[in-house]
Amino acid sequence: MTKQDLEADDFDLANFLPYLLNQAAEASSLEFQRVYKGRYGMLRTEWRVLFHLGMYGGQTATEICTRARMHKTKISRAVQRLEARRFLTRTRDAADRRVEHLELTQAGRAAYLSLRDIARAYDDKLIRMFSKDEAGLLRAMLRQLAER
Amino acid sequence: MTKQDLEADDFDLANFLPYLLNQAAEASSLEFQRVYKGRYGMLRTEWRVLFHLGMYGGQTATEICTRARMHKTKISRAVQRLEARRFLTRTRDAADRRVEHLELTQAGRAAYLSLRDIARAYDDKLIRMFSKDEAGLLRAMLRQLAER
DNA sequence: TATTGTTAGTTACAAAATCAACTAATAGGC
DNA sequence: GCCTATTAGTTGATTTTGTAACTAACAATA
Repeated sequence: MTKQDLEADDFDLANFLPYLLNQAAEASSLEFQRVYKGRYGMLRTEWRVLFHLGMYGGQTATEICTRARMHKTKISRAVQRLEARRFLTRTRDAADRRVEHLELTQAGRAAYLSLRDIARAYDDKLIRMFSKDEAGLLRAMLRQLAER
Repeated sequence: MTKQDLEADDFDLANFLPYLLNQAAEASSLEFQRVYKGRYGMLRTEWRVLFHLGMYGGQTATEICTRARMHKTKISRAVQRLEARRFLTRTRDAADRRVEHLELTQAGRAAYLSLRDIARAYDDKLIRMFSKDEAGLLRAMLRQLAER
């Protein structure tokens, strides 16, 4: 064993934060993904856009871009698909004609509300693994990590 | 506002655990990804296989599959690319000729050691955002979420 | 020793993500 | 007004992933 090997005894892949975060994220996304994929044939990008519009009201692609930290091409394509399913409408801004205002239709809002209820139930189920204090701390720490 | 809307006041996308986990995972992967992508032209699947071989010694694709919770096609392709770069060798098992034993070459081991040091430093940097207790709790909770 | 089932790993094709280049509109000098 | 830079959003080419079907080897049973 070399010197460098010995110095490494404190490193453990199973504890490496980015790895651990990915594992947890992937595992926790799967069950919820089955719902929106199975029931609405949606992709992850699409439910994100749907939720952003449902939660924060009508906005432009760029605003979603910033809030959701998603690349604009992802959003562009998600919007196209959501529009094709008549889940949202686009309206050109009169003052700045580059900008489009996105808004959920009745159907889009119904899909959002239904998925939101499922999301809330699923979140409850996950969070029940921890105490209230732990859960609060977990969310705070994740927010901190996400916002770096 | 409908009844259903009002009932929803306690739901917040920004606190939805799967979403939050994904945001944190993505953010924390980025900086580290730049290293293995920039320096070795590796994909995430490749560094995972590299690390599993580096940490836990020679093993078969199926063993990595189980430990890393990666699909076997991902592993198959990652192994092909790592082999092409002479980072690992494959040896057919004499007793069961379906099985291949994977092992890092000198070059593979060198790459692993170098990346591992960077990973450790990066993990330290991230974890310094929290107290020791918080950090331990965070890892424990993430492990629990990942193992469901 | 056939027959059927299972396992290790690969390959082919379709779906999705990424990256760069693009159009159209606006804004800021000059 | 005219030139250049910037911004909103889209499109196309390439890369990567996901799904299913596949080959080869083994195991169990009759």
